[in-house]
Amino acid sequence: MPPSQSPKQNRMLAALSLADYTHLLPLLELVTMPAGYVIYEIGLPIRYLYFPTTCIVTRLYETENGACTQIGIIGNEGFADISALFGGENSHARLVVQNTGEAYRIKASLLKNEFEKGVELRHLLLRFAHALMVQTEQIAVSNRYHTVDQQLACFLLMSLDRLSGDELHITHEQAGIMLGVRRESITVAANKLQMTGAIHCRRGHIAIADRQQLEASAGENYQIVKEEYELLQETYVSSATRFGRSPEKQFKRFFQPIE
Amino acid sequence: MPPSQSPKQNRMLAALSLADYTHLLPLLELVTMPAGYVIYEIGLPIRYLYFPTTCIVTRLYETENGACTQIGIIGNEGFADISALFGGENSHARLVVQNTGEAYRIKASLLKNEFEKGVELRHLLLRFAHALMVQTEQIAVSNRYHTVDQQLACFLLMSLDRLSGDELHITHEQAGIMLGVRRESITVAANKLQMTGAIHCRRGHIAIADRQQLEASAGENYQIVKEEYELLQETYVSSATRFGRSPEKQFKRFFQPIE
DNA sequence: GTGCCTATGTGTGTCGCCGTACAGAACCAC
DNA sequence: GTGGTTCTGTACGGCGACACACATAGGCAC
Repeated sequence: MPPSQSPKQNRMLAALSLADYTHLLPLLELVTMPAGYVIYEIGLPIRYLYFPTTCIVTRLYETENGACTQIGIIGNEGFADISALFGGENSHARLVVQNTGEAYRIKASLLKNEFEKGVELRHLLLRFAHALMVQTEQIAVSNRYHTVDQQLACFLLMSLDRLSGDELHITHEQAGIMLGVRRESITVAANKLQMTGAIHCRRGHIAIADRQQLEASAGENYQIVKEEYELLQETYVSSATRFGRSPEKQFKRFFQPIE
Repeated sequence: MPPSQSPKQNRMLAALSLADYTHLLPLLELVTMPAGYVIYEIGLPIRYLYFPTTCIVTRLYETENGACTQIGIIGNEGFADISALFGGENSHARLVVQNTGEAYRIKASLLKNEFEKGVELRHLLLRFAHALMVQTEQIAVSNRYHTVDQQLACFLLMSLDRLSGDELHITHEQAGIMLGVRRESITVAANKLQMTGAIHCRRGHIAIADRQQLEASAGENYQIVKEEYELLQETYVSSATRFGRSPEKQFKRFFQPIE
């Protein structure tokens, strides 16, 4: 359904001024992102940057012995990956598509150019970078103090905030890779959450049954990240209004706002 | 000794072009940073940004129940704190002086202004932000997979890379707060490291005895962060040379290069 | 329906760190 | 030197997660 396909499904692009948006539009290319697709590998050059619309991208770090852990998650509120604009040519992390969907991509060199010149675009990109940093920091804290139960709850909430619907297509095995724990630990944690009525599991699927309960299980960690993303959202809205567009039209039409 | 006091003891400031540096110079103010001094508190506004010369600043996150963990460390290779340039007015982390020393500070609004206008300064600041992100990500990985021994080794190396001399003035208690573990765990870990001959402990002091051994104890984590900071260093050097200054004069005169 | 593959559930022993408690040792002020 | 304070060393029970092993069950292909 072509009319529903628009770069404005990405909230950052939607927040751009009309001038910047129309300038960027011809440079964007719609791509399908199948789950499991590795968009950047550690040490390899970053050629394209991706603005997710309906997919979710996970930032993973892999240790020498092959163990993984998630260091961030990116949906239609941002883009992958900020490190291309800050630093070197090569990615220092592995970025994997967590949920099948679509994204608009742009050549890294082109966006880098726009980043240098466009004040407005730069503000949005940096504001997003900040939210991403907070997310990574919270993951660091979580890895130290929180139980697998709490981390799983947090992961589910963060993932589902970036998707329509309230069911996640993921196996315990895959969730284990994301959180850097064993499959069995996920099984046990998921059952605990299911006991409280927070979620409901099917083979290969995890669905939210009681969001409030799940948020309670996730603890403060999720709240902090969520607040940071709500601030980001406000920046997008104020950016859009500042440039004379109607935010409610923009958001109501294209997006499921977070929560 | 006034001649040794110079903003150029901060490597980022030293990497600026003469024009930018002389422009920034009158805005900078030398301040003494006593260990333990909290430069930003969570939720409070950021008024000044700090360019350390001889002190070390730690980025800490504190959970609801008062538990802490380090999410970054900043020495004379950068400044505190990047979040002021990216995001809101308030700090989302607590920044504490880990080692007594000096720093040059500048009003946040002034540097923000320079950040918008100055291409060169912006490049350096963003390059540093990238290195800091990598550091935070590595801490996240470390918190998941590494033992206290490894984390302590990594912490000592990162701290001493940012100081002259090879002894750190810190108690086990303080190190425990940084790593988010008990004091007793530090004691045990420090003794293990001492057994291998990597370090030597005195009451309130920890000294490197065998750097190579200590690096081996720290594992891949430290190597990755170190490589990232070496890239940052290269950026500084090439930035300085590009603007017609002699890097060796600059660095040999004022700094102890990393390692 | 049958068979097969994959996903999930459960159990046991081990390990690292925590919480708590307490003893000894280093250093400072006097 | 003496006393007091702070720092360091050691011990023990408990818990969460790991590694490994194996049983069961859901869903797809035929």
